[in-house]
Amino acid sequence: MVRLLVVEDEVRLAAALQRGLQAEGFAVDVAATGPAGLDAARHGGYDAMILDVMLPGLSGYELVRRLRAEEHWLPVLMLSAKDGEYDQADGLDCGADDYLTKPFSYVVLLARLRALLRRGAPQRPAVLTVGDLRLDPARRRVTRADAEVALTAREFALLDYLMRRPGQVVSKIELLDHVWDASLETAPNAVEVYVGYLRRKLGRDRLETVRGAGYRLAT
Amino acid sequence: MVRLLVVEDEVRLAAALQRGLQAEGFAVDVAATGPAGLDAARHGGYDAMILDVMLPGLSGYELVRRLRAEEHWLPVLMLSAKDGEYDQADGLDCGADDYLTKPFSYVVLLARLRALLRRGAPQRPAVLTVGDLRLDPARRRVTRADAEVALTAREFALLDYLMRRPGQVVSKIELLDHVWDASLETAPNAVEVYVGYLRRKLGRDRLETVRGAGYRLAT
DNA sequence: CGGCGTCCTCAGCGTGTTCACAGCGCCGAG
DNA sequence: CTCGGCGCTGTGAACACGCTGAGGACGCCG
Repeated sequence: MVRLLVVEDEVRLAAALQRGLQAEGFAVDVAATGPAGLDAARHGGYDAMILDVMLPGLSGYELVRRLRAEEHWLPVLMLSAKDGEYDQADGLDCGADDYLTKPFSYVVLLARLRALLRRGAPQRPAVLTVGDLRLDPARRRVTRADAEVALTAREFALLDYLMRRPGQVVSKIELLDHVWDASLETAPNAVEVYVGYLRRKLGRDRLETVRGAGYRLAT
Repeated sequence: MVRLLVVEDEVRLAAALQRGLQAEGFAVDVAATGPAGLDAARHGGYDAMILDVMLPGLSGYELVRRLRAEEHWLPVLMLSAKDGEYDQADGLDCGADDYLTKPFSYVVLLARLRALLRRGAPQRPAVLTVGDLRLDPARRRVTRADAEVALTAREFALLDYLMRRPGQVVSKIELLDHVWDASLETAPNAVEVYVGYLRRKLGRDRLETVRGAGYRLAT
C-alpha cells in the first residue's frame, strides 16, 4: 500500500485529490496547514507528498526546506498557482522534486506522481522510527535495536497507532475507536491487556501510562 | 456577509484597509488598541481578524495568546514590520494562522485572507505558557523552567483551567463547576487542598489567593 | 477431530489518587 | 487586642484505576 500525504488548504481541491488518488489505490491523508503538513511529513511514514505552495502558517517552500534540513528525503510534488520561471526555480531550489502549476490536468499529476514514486528517494526510510524502535508498515515488521520482534495483528496495529503519535497521550477510548473499530463492544480493559503484551515484548519503559488520561510512547 | 476585524493603530493604514476590504464586500470594523481589539474579538462574532503586532496597550502576540487561551479559534492574520524568522515563528507560535510583513502587497493580503476564511477556524490547542510554566495538553506534560513536573489528573485539570485565565481571579465555585463537574457533592475545601498540592509542586508564589474571591495565577 | 495461536473477558490485587475532616494560623474588622 | 471567619495542611480512609494470570471462545491448519 502506497501512502500519500496531500498538503492543501483549499478544501474542495484537497477532497477531490483524495478521492481521485484513493480510486487509484493509494492511501491518502490530508493536512490543511503548513505546520500540520510538516508534522505529518516528519512522522507519518509517507511514500510521497503533494504540496501546495500557498498554505496558512508555513509556505510550501519553507516546509520543504525545513524537511530537507532535517534530512527527510520524502519525494515532494509541488503545486502552485504561480507559473513564473522564478517561482518554479524557487520551488525546486527549496528541495521539491517536481513542480506543477495550477490549473493542472489530473492525468499529468498522476503521471508525474508515478514517476516520482518509481524514482523513489535514495535515502528514504519508509518506516516509522521512535528511539531504537522501527516499524515498517509495508513489511509488517518491527525491530527493536535491530532485533526483530514478533507481534500479533492487534499488537502491531496498536504499536502502529502509537508510533504515529510519539510523545502524545492517547486515551483508551481513542485507541478503542481507531485500533479496535468497535469501541462499544470491547471493554477498555482489552487495551490494558495489549499494552501489557507490548511492554513485555518491547521493554517495560517504552510505554508510559498516564493515570486517568491514557498511554504515551516514550520518545 | 463576512465580518472582519482590523486591529491597527496607524490611522491611515487602518482606513485604507477598511476601505479596500469593504470594496471587496466584507463588513469591516476597526479597533485601534490592543485591549479594544481583544474585547472586540471576544464578543464580536467576527469571521477573521487582521492584527498588527505593534499596538498600544497590548501587543498583537499577547492578544492572540490570550484569545487562544480562552479557546477562541478565530482565524488571525498578523501584520508586522519585522521580518526576522524568529518574529514570524513567535507570531505563529502564539497562535496566529498566517503572517504578513509590512510593507505588503494588498493583493497578497487579500489572497491570504481568503485562504484563511476558506479554511475556517482551526481547532488547534497549542501549548499554554505563563511565565516559565508550560502546559502541553496533547502530550499532557507540564514543565517549570524546563524541568518536568509530575501532576495527577486532577492537578493537571486544575492547572489547565487556571492557565487559560492567567491573571484573572477564579472563584472556588467556578473551579468546582469546571474542574470537578460535581460542585454540589464536593466541598470547596477540595479546591484549597489541590491548590496546596500545586503550590508545593510549582512554587509557593505562582498561585495567589485573593481572600474572599478565589485564586489567581501570577503572570 | 485435536492442537495451536490469537483475541478478549474476568476477577483479584496492589497502589496511587481523591477528598473529608479537624486543628491551626493568619488576616481583617471592630 | 480580641474575635470571627477564611484558608492551609497533615492524616487517613475509601475508592478508582490499571496490571496481571487464568481461561474460554473462535478460527485455522494438519
